Amino acid sequence: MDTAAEDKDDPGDVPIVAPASVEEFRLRLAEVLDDLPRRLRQCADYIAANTDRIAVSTVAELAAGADVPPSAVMRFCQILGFSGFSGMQRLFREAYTPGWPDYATRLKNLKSGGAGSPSALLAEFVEAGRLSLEALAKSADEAALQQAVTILTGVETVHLVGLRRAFPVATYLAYVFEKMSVPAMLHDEVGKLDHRFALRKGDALLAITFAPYSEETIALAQDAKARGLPVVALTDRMTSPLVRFSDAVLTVPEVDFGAFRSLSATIVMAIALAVAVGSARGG
Amino acid sequence: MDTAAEDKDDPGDVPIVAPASVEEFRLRLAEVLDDLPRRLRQCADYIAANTDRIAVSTVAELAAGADVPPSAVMRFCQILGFSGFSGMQRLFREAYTPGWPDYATRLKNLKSGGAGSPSALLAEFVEAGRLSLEALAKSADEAALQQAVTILTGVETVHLVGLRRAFPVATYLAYVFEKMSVPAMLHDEVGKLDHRFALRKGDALLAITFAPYSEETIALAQDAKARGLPVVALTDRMTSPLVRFSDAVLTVPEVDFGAFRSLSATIVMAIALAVAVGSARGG
DNA sequence: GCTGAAATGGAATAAAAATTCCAAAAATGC
DNA sequence: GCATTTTTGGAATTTTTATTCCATTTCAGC
Repeated sequence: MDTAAEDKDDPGDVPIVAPASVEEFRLRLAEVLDDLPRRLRQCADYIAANTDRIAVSTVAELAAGADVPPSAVMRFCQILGFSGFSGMQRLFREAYTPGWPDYATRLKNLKSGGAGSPSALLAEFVEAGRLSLEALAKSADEAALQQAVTILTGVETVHLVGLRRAFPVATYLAYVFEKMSVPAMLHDEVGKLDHRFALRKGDALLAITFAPYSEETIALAQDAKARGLPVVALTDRMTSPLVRFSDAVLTVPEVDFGAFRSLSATIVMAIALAVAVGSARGG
Repeated sequence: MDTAAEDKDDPGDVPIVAPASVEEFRLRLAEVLDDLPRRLRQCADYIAANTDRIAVSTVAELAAGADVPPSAVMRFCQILGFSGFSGMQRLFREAYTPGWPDYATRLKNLKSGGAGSPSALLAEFVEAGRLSLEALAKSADEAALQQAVTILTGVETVHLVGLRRAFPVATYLAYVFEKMSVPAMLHDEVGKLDHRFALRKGDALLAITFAPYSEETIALAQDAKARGLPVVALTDRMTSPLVRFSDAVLTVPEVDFGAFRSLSATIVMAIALAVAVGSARGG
């Protein structure tokens, strides 16, 4: 008598666990769809057709779209196993951007807790690199990349500038361009020699810099722009000072940690760009 | 007198109309960016780097991400011309189309640009980089890493050598060591100057080379070894010619794509080593 | 170093949204 | 057609979230 099941509609007390992924959500939806009363059916139909709006809508908006009262939407969410609308929405918001936030915290802890063993440190940087690469894949701007390739393909000499943290990237590009027989010149500031006049009509500049941005790099980009030469920027965000002097901007999301940045994603973007240009030029 | 402009910073009562598209938003952002106080600048940077999360976040979440109080985010929205956060969010919710939620589909999508297209190349290199990092995590030799750290921690100056493909790695190490106040010298062969005598008793050499191995690098390692100085090798396999001259050998499994090597894993190993050494030396 | 202006953080408030609940309306079985 | 159950709509409530306001702090000019 303890289960007290006198209601025939609650046999064995089914737990009803909420879907934990978009895939599970779709399955559960298909499952319940057939035996749903009229208004709930409307919800299901509308939601199925507009799954991607769940993350950015309110109950009221969804309800209006499905032409049902808000409470119907609430009931619908609960039938699917969620505690309410918020629970369902969370699923879709998280599916859109998982991971990132608590990673920054982890690195912070690692730093404050005094650096652990070298291999623990390696594991952290591997993880950071992996995340950076995933983020790069997700956020890469195909159009900008294509434009950068087009620009660099149509010019005589590609001038490369990148200092401090960006210097390894610039040298790497110089190496790859050389291997692919693309005329390239690395502006390395050795001896503080100013090679700005090496940039001639028909050339282009590929400038690389990350926060805190190198003045010399920005100045060179500005100079090139002023003289009407095309500039391609490889930088960390759209707020970079390089943006205003550039004809194509490639941004690379890199997980960083004070002075340390793994550069994994940047290097990958660089080689992709260089090889694309090399191929396009028939190297 | 109706304009009542007695404040010199509000000449003519600029209306400040809210951006009506994501593009306008970016422009306005770039416009105000330069003269923004510290906290608001933080907001701008974080928001610029995470525009895609605006649609699915609350003020509190964004504030936490940018590491500012919620009121700073509110002020930021208003400076951009919106009436508040909700106004700004509306813009991004309307423009919201869930891009490529998971990594696998996004890669597929990048590749669909056709073989040889820039985005397809990027996808390939991202994939190669990720595989390299996974392999690195699995194959890392803890003992060798610990030994390398110990060696480099107990010496005066760390000498770095790496040419051609390895040069970016060497320059990157030079940068990180400098940031951590570890005395380091980069042997760059500029002007074919031979700096071998800069290696003095109490120093160590960190040599980096991959197949086909650079003769100059090997020669320098051999020389150091002959003079009794400790040598740490960062190379691709245990059959590297560097191995016989080294006291600690770090191998990095790098996955090639075509004729090109992305260096992702190598860069990660380098930074882990450098930071471990820097911390151990009390940097 | 002092003074006025700008910027900041956090608590207080307002607004909006989610969620519950219940009375009325359909639907179902007899 | 009547009684019982299910479904429904909307109003009331609670929770969350945005927004404002003001007392401190920080900064800039003198």
